[in-house]
Amino acid sequence: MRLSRYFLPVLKETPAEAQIASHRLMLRAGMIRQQAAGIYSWLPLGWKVLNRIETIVHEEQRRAGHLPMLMPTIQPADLWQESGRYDAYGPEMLRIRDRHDRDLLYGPTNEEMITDIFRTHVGSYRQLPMTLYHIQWKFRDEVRPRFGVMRGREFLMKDGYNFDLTKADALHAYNRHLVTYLRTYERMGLTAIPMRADSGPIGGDDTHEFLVLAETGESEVFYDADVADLRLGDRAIDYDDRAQCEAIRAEWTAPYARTDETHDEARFAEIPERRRRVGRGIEVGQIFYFGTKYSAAMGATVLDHDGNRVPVHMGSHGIGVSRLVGALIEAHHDDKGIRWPEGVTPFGAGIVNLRQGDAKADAASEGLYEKLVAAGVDPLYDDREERAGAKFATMDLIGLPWRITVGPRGLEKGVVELTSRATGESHELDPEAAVARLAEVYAGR
RNA sequence: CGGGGUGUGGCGCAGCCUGGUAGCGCGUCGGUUUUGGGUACCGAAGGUCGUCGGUUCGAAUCCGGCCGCCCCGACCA
Repeated sequence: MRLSRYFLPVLKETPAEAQIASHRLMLRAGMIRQQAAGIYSWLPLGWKVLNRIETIVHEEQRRAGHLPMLMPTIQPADLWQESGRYDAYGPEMLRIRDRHDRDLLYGPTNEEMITDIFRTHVGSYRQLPMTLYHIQWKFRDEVRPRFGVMRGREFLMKDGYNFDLTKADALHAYNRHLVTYLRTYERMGLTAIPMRADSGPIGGDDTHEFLVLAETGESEVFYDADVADLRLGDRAIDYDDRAQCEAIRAEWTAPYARTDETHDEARFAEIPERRRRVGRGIEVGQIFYFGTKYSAAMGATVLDHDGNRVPVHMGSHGIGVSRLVGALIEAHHDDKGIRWPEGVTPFGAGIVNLRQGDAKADAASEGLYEKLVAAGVDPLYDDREERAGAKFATMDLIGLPWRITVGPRGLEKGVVELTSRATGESHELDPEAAVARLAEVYAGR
C-alpha cells in the first residue's frame, strides 16, 4: 500500500477522552473512531489488525477440526424465553421490536441459537463429536463502557460450542479448546495464562479464563512465575489425542494461577516466595464445560448406542477478538507508539523514502516496494513529500515491526537501512538482502 | 445506577466570574522552502459555541430542563 493512497488519519494530539495507552494509540494511529459510548468504527488500519486476529483465530479453530459458520446478530426472543434467560439476562441485553411487534434482541451470546440449530438437525450419537463456532458481533449494554475497544458495548467475539455424547468426550473438547487457545494467543505474540474462574451467568462447572498480563487489566491476578514461561512453540499437536491435550492442560494448569474471584491465599502461600506474582490482567478468552444445562432445557438430545434418548454434553468457548486489539497494544507499546508483533501487524514493513521527488531515491523505493509486495511482505510505502521526522514519527506510532529507510546517503553506498521497531536496531544492507530478510520473516504468513 | 466532571471548526484548548464583532495552537488547503527524527515563512478555508426554553435592547457568557461524553465506584468478554 502506498501511504499517499491510504486513509490513515493520524493525530498529533491525544483526544481527551482516552485514558489508557491502547485507547490513545488506537485513536492517534487512526485505527478507530468512536460513534457512541462503547461503539466504534474500525478505520482501514484498525480493520486490518482486527482481520489478522480473526484469521489466526479461524486457522487455529479449523486446525482442531472445529467447524466455522455464521449466526445472525439479531435473534428472536422466544429462544431465550425457552431457556429462561430472557428475563434472567437483565438490562444488559438490548431488546428491540420489529414492525410486526415481534420481540427481538441483539445477541449477547449464542448458546440458545446454536442449541436450537443442533436439536433440529442432529439426532444420533454417530454425528458426534461436533464443535461449531462463529466470529460475530455481539452487543451487551454495559452500564459503563470504557477503555476503548477493550470494554465496548458492541464487540467482535469468537464463540464456539461443542456437542458430545458423554462427559468424558466433552472434557476432551474442553482440553482441546484450551490447547487451541494457547496456540492462538502465542501466534499473536501474547502470553495468556489460563486461570481457574467463576462461571458467572452463563453457568457451568469447569471453566478457565485466559488473561494477558498488563498493568491496566481489569482483574487482579495471582500466579506462579513458572506458568508465564511456558510455551507451546512448534510442538506437533494431534487434537484427537486425548492424552496429549490433557497433558498440555495439566502442564498449564498445574502452577497456581487465579484471578481475584477465585484466589486462595493459603494455596498461593505454598508457592516459593520468589515465584509468587501479583499483578493485573486483561481477560481475552474463556472456556466452559456446562454439561447438559442447555441441552436438557431445550431438548437437544441424541440417540445413544442403545437407542436411549440422552441430552448432549456441551461447552462454550469464547475469544474476545476486538478486545484483543486493545490487549495487544497494552502488552506491546512504548512512549513512541505501538509495537505490533509480527503475527498481527497490519503491514509487514514500512518503507520510508527520505527524499520523495528525487529520481534515485524514488526509483530505489519503488523497486523495494514492488519486490516486497511480490514477496508477500505487504509493505506500507510512505511516498508522501514530507519531512523525515514526520515520516519516522508516523511509522513509530503505527508500530510496524520493520522499517526500511531509503535515502541519498545510503544509496551512494548502495545500501538501505533495515530497522527493527522492537529493538530499535538498524543494519545497513543492500536492498536485495533487505527484501530477502523480510521475505524470510513473513514466510508462511 | 450512585458520586464527580465536561460539552466552543477535524484534534487540543482559551473566552464565561464582570453579557456587546468568536479567538489560539495543531491539523487541512494553496504557495515558498528539498529537508537524515514531527523545520520555517506567506496566504486561505473551516464554528447554528450540545440542545430546547427563559431573562435581556443584546446570551458562548446569566437561569432552568433535556441530551451526549469522560472519570471513580458497583457490574461485566
